[in-house]
Amino acid sequence: MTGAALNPRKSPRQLRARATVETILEAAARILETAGPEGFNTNAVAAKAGVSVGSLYQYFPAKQALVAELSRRNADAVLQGLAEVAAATDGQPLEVRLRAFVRFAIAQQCARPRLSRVLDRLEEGMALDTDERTTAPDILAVLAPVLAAEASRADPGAVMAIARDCLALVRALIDAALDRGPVDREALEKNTLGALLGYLGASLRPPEQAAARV
Amino acid sequence: MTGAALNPRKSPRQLRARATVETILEAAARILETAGPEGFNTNAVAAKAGVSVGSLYQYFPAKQALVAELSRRNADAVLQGLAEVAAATDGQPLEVRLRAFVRFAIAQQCARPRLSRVLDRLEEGMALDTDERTTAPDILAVLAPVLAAEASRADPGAVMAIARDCLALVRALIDAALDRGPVDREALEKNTLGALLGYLGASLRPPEQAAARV
Amino acid sequence: MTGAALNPRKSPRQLRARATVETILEAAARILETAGPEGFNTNAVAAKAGVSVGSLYQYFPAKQALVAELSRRNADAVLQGLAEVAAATDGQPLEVRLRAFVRFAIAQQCARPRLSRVLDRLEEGMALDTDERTTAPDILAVLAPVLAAEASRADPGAVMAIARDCLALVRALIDAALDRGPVDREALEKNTLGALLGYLGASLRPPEQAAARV
Amino acid sequence: MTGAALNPRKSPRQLRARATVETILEAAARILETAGPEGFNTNAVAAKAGVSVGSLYQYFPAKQALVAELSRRNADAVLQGLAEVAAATDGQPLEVRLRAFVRFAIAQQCARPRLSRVLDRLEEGMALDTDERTTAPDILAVLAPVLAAEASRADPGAVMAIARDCLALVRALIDAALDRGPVDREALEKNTLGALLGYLGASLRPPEQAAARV
DNA sequence: GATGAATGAGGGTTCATTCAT
DNA sequence: TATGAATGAACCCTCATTCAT
Repeated sequence: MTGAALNPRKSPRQLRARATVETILEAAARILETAGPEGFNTNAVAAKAGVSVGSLYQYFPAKQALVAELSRRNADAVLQGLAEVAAATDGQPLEVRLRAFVRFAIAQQCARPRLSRVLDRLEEGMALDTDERTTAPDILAVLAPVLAAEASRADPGAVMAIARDCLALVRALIDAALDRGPVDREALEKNTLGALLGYLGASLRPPEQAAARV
Repeated sequence: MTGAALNPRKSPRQLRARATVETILEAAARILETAGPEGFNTNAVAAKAGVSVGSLYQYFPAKQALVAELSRRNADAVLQGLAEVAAATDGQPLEVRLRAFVRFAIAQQCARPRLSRVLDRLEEGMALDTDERTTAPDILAVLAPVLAAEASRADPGAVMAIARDCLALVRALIDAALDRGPVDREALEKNTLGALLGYLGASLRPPEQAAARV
Repeated sequence: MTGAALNPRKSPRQLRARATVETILEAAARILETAGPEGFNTNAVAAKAGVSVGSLYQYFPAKQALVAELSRRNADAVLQGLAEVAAATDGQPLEVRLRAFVRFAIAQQCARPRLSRVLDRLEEGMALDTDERTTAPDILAVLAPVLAAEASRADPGAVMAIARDCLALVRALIDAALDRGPVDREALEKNTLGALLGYLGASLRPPEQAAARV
Repeated sequence: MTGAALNPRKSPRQLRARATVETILEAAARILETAGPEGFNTNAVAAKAGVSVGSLYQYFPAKQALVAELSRRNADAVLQGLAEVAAATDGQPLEVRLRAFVRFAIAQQCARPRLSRVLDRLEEGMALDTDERTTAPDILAVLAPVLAAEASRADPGAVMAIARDCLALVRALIDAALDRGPVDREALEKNTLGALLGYLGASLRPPEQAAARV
């Protein structure tokens, strides 16, 4: 319903304007990183951006639109990365591909760890509010075929659900690691991959077969 | 810093007072479920509880204290449940114990799914704000020994980290399932257990060994 | 649609609260009188009332609710007055009754001339916005029977329309007089009554008959 | 005080400029019609006119200047029309002339009913703000002699007041009719003329004589 | 002249918290 | 102790106006 209000208000024509938009978004990201969702208010963002509130509202019709745009960009980056990884590992065994995915996800989240975490939280909130899936379906569209190769009998809906679970699982483990401080990427990758394979082994296999032993 | 402010103001001795506290907490839970964190404010809680704001502040020194207490109770319930499960499955193989844990976790989250989700989110927020671990360490204290049996060489800190990851992983998968609508508990249990075992297989084994194949 | 937002938020239970409500309304009236609709903002009203904005919003859910309540009270006073006049002149000829009505209307408008004018304007605006008749139909209900006595063949809808026109006509002439400065009530009454009788003579008579000569 | 600011900034010599001014004014009129005074802002007007805000401010020094110019043009049209009507009915009896006036006023208001209403409201507001008579005195100058013929003993000031009342009365009845929906011009003309004659009968006659019977 | 980006004071509304009764 | 009236800082957003390009 209020979905329209989340889209940017206008595409800046002039270069100056485009720069302003970028400045504002970066300021928004920084505020989210340093002050969290609680300290995230339009005045603070505008101030941090060295811009007036009015300018902010020229390009973003509402505070939420800032978060939405940040999420969108994040999702786009992930999507692009996943697509590249998928292409680069085409034809290789599932485990190799998944490892590449996981490595990419870790790199992605670690780039701006706090921002990723906060965006995750806020996306959840927006999802609860708008009943709108914010995790771009495109991401799942990339993931699904990779998994589907293994899941011969699985129906598309189930594959989607599995892809979603994979994302959630990976995010959760990376976030948990980030919470603990500096990340040992090697170990994180190994463990996350283990969980992923364990999950897939259980969910893609016929029900009667038990999961693999430890 | 504001840690003290999160504790209930006083343990009411009188019965009526105790009842009031319960009423307020239940009202808070219901508001969180129906209106989410955005609609969660002290006036609404007091109104829903059929109590004046003044009374609310008599027992809870700040709004956050409501969330804190709700979380604490949730954690306590989990702790108690886990402890019971641990006792009931004492001596049995890890997979059996973990399966029991997972089943319990699912039952727990499904009891009031939306409340669980929202509390998870808010706890994260509080953690970001206060740098205080809100996931009761006690929970981990129950989980750790179960895992530690397998992890002979692991140092205590590592076991703690693993326990934390397990919790995060399980929560993430359950939440993801809840997001999709009605939950098939059988399947969820199987998949979650798979992920858990996969994760543990990877994290408890020496680094040079690869994770199990799918 | 937003009609609900115009009603007072809650009826004050305590005496102090009732007093606050009155103070706020009187302040609102005074602001409208001295600063006009342009200077009419909630902060100013609260300040003039010696009260915080918060208090204002406890009793009035929106700025418009202040205007609505002022209008309602004004309409109620008019209604009451008209009813009394109608009762007092029961059985007397139309002209006498109308004269009494006009005299009452003049007294009413002159009591707080500027407030009356501004409220008229604002009601118009609200009417345009909400498509809701703000001139209490009750007022017309009092006026209609008086006129209907003369209008044997007129259908009820037509009588309503006539009553409405009468109100508009009277208001317009009084407002115009108020605009010019101090009012000669005698003359105003005479002229307004003349217009009223002229209007009624034309509108209540069959179409083929011409209006009376000057 | 701000009177100077209400005049157009410059009379554009070039044709393109003149066209721009017209476009802007028409856009302003349309916004007033469709969005009312609340939705009337310079950005909207400029956008509707397909012009930049900067251009708008090139020709109109302030938002109010738009309204002022619109009012002025409206007044001019009325003036011109009245003058023509006065000329065309020269020498005829008062009732005939007044009927022609009324018919013209109705046609005028019905042409763009909503615009007329809104302008009336805004003029009132400006009058309240600036203490400046916005109803062009010229209009009254046309009306006055027509009436003065009848009012032998009336002093000029009184005639002015009467003319003003006439305008107010006619406007009020036409507006009231427009409020009710589609207008029956025949009936409206008849009734308005009746009111007008009734008013004049009362105000032009010596005080001791009573108004005409219905 | 024209453009549209930028400004920022202004104003509506909320809600955590206090305190007199 | 309970109540609920009162507080006011905070925050979202608008829009008249300016000015660099």
